[in-house]
Amino acid sequence: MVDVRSPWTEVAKLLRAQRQLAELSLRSVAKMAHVSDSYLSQVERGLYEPSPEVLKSIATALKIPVNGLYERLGWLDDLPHPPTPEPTSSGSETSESAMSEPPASASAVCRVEDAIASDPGLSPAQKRLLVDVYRNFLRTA
Amino acid sequence: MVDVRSPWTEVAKLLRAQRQLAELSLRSVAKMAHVSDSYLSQVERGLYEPSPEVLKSIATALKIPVNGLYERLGWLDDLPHPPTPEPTSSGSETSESAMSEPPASASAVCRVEDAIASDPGLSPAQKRLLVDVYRNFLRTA
DNA sequence: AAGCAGTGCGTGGTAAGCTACGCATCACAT
DNA sequence: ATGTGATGCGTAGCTTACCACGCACTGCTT
Repeated sequence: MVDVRSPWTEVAKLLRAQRQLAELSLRSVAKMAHVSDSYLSQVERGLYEPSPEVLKSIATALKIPVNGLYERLGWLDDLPHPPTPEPTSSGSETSESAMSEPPASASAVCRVEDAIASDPGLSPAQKRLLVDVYRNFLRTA
Repeated sequence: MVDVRSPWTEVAKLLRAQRQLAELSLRSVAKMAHVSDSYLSQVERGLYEPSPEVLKSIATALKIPVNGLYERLGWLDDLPHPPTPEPTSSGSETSESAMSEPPASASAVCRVEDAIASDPGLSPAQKRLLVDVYRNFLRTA
């Protein structure tokens, strides 16, 4: 049960309004969002605050962006434009297509740990931690 | 239960890495984020997927933006954001098409990232995470 | 040696997310 | 009337998020 005056109640009303505006039934939206209809009913009445996955599913079914809902719920951090002019904007998405398959022959020469150790931009603590994470990955592979 | 190879396990490792990087104890971060230490321990080991409120608290305590975590968890929708209206279209620099790092230790950057990319013992997801942590280190240096 | 402060981790329990099933009502048919 | 289908809602119950408490271990002091 959520606080009566929580920002969630507004989002709940917004969801119901959007659904009725699209002239969709509870059950149809519930099916699209892969949730039960009773749960969606309670969600739209503000009885429960759904998880992000469910909220995204519902929003997608209603064809409305979730980011506005997140913002309304205070789930996003308010870093509009931190003085980091990084083109990475929000998060990281630049890495995409490349890096998949280099030839296996030259790979053995390039030791990850050596590269980390010889990097001048990393502090000793950072190097140690990176190597730890790296070894952990190899162990769980 | 979360999917065994869910993106959450990566986020969990990233959280632990960030905490150890800041040389903070489990309990201190837990107190900052207003969660119990045992829960934070389980969260960092990927046993539980915290709610957005908790995740935001933890991220705030670690001084990292949550939006990247949300994106990694697939909680955000992939639409042109309304709150990012600035296309910076006719801008002069930003070097959108090329790399983000013109100067400084660019050579070392390539070495570590190349070594990670060419490592045969890492999964693509692990490579992405390692590179992400690495870049984060460089940014906070 | 015995303390003690700090670390991370395991456990039992409570509350909340979420579903399966069913009820009551309103349409429009038979 | 009686049936059939759709609507929204209530409830029991399972699963999960989350906490209070305590344990084992390490390092430091006396």
